[in-house]
Amino acid sequence: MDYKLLVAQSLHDVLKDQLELNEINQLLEKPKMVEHGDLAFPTFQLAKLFRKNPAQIAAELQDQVSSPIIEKVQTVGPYLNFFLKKDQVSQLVLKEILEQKELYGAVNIGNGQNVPIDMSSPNIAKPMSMGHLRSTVIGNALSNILSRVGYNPVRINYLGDWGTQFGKLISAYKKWGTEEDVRANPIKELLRLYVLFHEEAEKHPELEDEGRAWFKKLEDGNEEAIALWTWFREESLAEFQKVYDRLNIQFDSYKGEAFYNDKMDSVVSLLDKKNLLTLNQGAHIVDLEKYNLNPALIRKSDGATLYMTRDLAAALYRKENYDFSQALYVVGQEQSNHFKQLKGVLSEMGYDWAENIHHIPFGLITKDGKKLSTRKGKVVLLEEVLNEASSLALQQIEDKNPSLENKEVVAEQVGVGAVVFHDLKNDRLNNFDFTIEEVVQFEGETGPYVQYTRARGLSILKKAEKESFSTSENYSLNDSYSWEVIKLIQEFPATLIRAYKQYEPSIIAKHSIHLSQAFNKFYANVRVLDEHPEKESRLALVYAVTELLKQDLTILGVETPDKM
RNA sequence: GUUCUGAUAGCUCAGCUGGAUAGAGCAUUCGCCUUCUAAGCGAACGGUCGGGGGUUCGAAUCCCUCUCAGAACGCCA
Repeated sequence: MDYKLLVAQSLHDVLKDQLELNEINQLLEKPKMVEHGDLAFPTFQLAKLFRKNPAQIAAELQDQVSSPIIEKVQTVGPYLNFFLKKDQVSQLVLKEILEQKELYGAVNIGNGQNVPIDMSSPNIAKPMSMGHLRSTVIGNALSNILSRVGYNPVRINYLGDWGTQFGKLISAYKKWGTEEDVRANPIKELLRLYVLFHEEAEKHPELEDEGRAWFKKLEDGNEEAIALWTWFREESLAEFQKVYDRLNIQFDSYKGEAFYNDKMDSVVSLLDKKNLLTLNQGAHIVDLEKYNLNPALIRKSDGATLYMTRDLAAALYRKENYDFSQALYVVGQEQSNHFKQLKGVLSEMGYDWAENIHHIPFGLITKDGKKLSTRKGKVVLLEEVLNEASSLALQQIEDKNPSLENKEVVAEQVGVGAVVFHDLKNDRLNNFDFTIEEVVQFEGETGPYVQYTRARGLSILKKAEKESFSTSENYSLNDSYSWEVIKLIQEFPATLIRAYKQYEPSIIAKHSIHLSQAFNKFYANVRVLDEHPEKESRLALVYAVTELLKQDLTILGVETPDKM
């Protein structure tokens, strides 16, 4: 049920010689003010075609347009304002969502094609930070959006488990670490060693060479190096899993950078065969001047490979294995240059699918206005943030609803939900400065607000003992409070497609807030459980809202407690 | 220096393809629980949409330019 299209259709019946249907549909807009109706059609474009005064055109069209869902057409100057029949439209909208339930809005534009999504990708031996949260939750939300528009998302956790940093870590461990300390508190101790290394390297730059040498040994298969690396990796993965469990996120692949170690030589020789490599100051590079980019470093002067080399190998592997129609990389915007280079090199290699690789950048999280840096030990630990959020939510429950069952479970859902929602509600690219007070909010435009709205709706349904609604029955509503809700339900399918096209989860988050706001106004002004001719229809509306809020939150990866 | 982001209310941000009087949330002040969960609803306060040009019937939105902020710019990832 797309009422905009129906109105466009009725306009097209009158204007078919002048404008295409989709042109009319594009011109139709949602007026900002209620007194301007539900849809508005500006006639300025027609004024050019007809060489007439737009207001006159509007006045002439007013009487010619008709449709079963149009209540009345008003002209205000050059605008044609449409007021729709609330009962008719609400009946159609409710019928559709009651029938389709959690599939409401789902379409098939992806034909089941694979879309690998490079997401989360924390670094081994380092704690997960707020920055990893962004990649994780954005990637997860995009996966959910993609599957609802018919694609098959493949969530890939491209673990940062390889690189010079491990040489440094091994070097630091051998100098200052003990097995005991690492066993006792793996991530914390490994982080301490890593930070210490960088502090010492400031004073003794020769340490950098030592770190690089250890990495070279690791790459060459040195037994001691591999044993230490394997151990660090296992300890780290176990820690990460705790966080993923709390976020309720699963991955389809954990193939990290190390997985590509044995695929490096073939990438390098492939580049060489295509005559793309040049030797520059002892390093092998691919020149990208024609793309107005700096050269891509493929092999360092000591022979070791780099991030770019591994990403090339990974891209080739993913194309080979998933035959993707598009591949996404949910990585911070500070790496956009890297992805431009990656696409550039793939294009140079003659792969036209390079254009199907999309970097999905997101903004930087700072603390006290400064960039976070693991190397300097300046991090915001994700686990601590989630703990804090969860315990604040528990306090809130003790305060507001002390008799609630499963308090700890709900507190976790609400607290973690607040953090996740906060990360998704604004434009991906916005930077933000981290403060716990801002991230863990329960009032206003927040995750808990949406969760709470749904819980109140469910509570009504429970009191009415309504669990299901007959799809053969006709439910219709006429008041202005439910009308605002109906319009937002009707908008959801188009909203989902917009979120997909822009790879933008915040569009879904905004829909959930707007729907909650409209529903809470309805809730405050319309007594659902009172005896009334429209009682059943009101209950159907409540049900539809709880279903749709659940879908919104589920897409975002926010849990939906039934009571809170 | 070059390139990329961004600049809208005291703060955090919306504003879909240019359209009618620029909207939320937070904060502040006030009002609403004997009635479906007050994590809610309502009201008040709050803006020369960074500056200047241009395109257009019409610009927060498109183009140019300047200012300011953040980021990236070969052997880290």
